Amino acid sequence: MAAKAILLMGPTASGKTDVAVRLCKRFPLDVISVDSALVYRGMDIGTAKPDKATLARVPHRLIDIRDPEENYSAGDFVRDAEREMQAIRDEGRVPLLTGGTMMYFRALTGGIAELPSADAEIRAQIDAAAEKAGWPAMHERLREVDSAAAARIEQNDKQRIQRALEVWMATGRPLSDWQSREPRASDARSTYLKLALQPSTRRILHERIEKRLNLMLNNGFLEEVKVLRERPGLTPEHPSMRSVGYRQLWQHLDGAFDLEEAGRRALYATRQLAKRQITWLRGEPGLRSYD
RNA sequence: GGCUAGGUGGCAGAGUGGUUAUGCAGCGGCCUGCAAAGCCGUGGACGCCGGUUCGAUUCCGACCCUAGCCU
Repeated sequence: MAAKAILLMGPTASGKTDVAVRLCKRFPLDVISVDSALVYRGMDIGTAKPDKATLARVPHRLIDIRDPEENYSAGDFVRDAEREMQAIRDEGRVPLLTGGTMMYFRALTGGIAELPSADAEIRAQIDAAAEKAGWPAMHERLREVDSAAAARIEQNDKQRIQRALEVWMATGRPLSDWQSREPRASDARSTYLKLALQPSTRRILHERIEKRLNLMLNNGFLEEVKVLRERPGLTPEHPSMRSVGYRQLWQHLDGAFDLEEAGRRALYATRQLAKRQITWLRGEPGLRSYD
């Protein structure tokens, strides 16, 4: 039975794009990007987005679909990816999903509960309350309305505490209740061919990361961030600007530290990102890994 | 050659006569709508040789090394 889609996962700087391009030359595949940063327009250098020539030859879907001032979520991704996969199959081709955002892969293959989407106003309210009371106190509040969610969320995990409270406030139903419903997409299970690209040693990956970061900096990464920073509507709090490298360069432009230090911090952040990606891959069932 | 200051874990940097500094990095892990995010956990040290002491990273001495000053 033909696979519903091929998934090509891997940590940052593992060479996924090159492999995807080569596969596309040989087989009737169309690429869907699985990357939370590549969705943003104007973020090219620091995200190692495939260049124009490559994209012209091998189109990637779900790249440049959002403005940096907008948000994107795992739920958005699943909806978009399923739509694109269907379109590709309708043309008699096979989808090749490539990227490093492991939660998107997980949401796609494991299904994701039907949930209300984010609400900026409610989030602002929660942030304001947390500012005064502290997140452990917010965690206490969560325990009162959704003990199941509170039990598995750390008391300092502001992002998840906020999400759980947000769902409660927006719907009057606890997050854990929403999530206990059978997630959709369970039909997918056995129809994905899961491949992973991982350098044989951490050291090699670290070298590749460092080399690539230096290349980005020599190719105008700082200029790219300057342009973004000048936009009146964009702040360091936007998810897009919290991306690896962009955050550190923005802080440097704010005068927090010199460029060398920013580069060092961006390097650390990238390594840590890669580590987290690898942790996901270790727990991924049915994965075939290649160097 | 002399004087002064200092030599603490990969790096930065406190401190104490007997009990884990801490931060960064590294490493392990968690992960259902911000995920390139957010969070949890974690090994490792006191320059060298003697001495004092029940006990020294901490006190004393010699030595080595580093920085600055002096001749």
